Amino acid sequence: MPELPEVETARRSAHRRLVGRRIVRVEAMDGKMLEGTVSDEFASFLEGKRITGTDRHGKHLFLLLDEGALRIHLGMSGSLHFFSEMESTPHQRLVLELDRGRFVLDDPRRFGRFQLVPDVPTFVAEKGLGPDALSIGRDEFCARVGRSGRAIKAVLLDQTVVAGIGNLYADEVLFQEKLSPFVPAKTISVARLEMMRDRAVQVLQESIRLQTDFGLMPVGYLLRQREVGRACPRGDGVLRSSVVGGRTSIYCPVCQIGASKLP
DNA sequence: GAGTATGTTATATG
DNA sequence: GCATATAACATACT
Repeated sequence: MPELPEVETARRSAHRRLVGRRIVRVEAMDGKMLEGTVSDEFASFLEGKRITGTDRHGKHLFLLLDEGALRIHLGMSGSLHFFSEMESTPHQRLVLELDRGRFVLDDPRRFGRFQLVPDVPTFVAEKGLGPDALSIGRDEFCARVGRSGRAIKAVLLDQTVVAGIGNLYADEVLFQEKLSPFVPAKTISVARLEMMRDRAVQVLQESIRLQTDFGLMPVGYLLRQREVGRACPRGDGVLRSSVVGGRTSIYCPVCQIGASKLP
């Protein structure tokens, strides 16, 4: 369950449960999900470290340690769990035994990743991530997004342009802005790009507030009923889908401008 | 069995 | 070399 709001929600519970805890024992049971080091080095580095804080950039979550940080990406199906007893989950990929309780990264599809990094800015720079979607200013958003000739949907998904927006929230922002996902980004006016940035921040923050429960989203949100064939939440048309930037986009061909006259 | 899925990245193509 | 598109990754579910 991982776009920016889901990761931020996970970070907040991690913060509550993990800050101040000491890591006693580490089990990294999936070598493919571990990046940067081998399992033995990974475990021995972590054991004995204390978790001093948490952070997030885009879809990346960080557990800050008294030395270095543990980066976690949830992929498509990753989730975090905090246990006090002998409980477990069906697809545990990383387990941190703590001085009190234990922390589990569960991920059936194994697209998630974890890695030791020196600190957040170093990782963000090395990875080439764009500014976090909740922190980016209007001017920078317009400059970065408006530069590309690609379809706006593909640009919003590009983590090196802006970090944190995924397929579902990109669709939501474009829907609320009544803009076709196919429109080349550089053809969008600065005024509309500014509105889009404000909308993105608003949608992401609202989702965080509702703990990413789509059922609780305000009436008129696409996320409540993002499904081909259903009525447009504005009642203007029927939702359809098309592949843009390699991902399925769901949109209303009637009210999202330009959508109907493109492939 | 076929198709699809909240993501990223290696590889192919222009 | 650069920008962009597609395939591949691994698993669950309809």
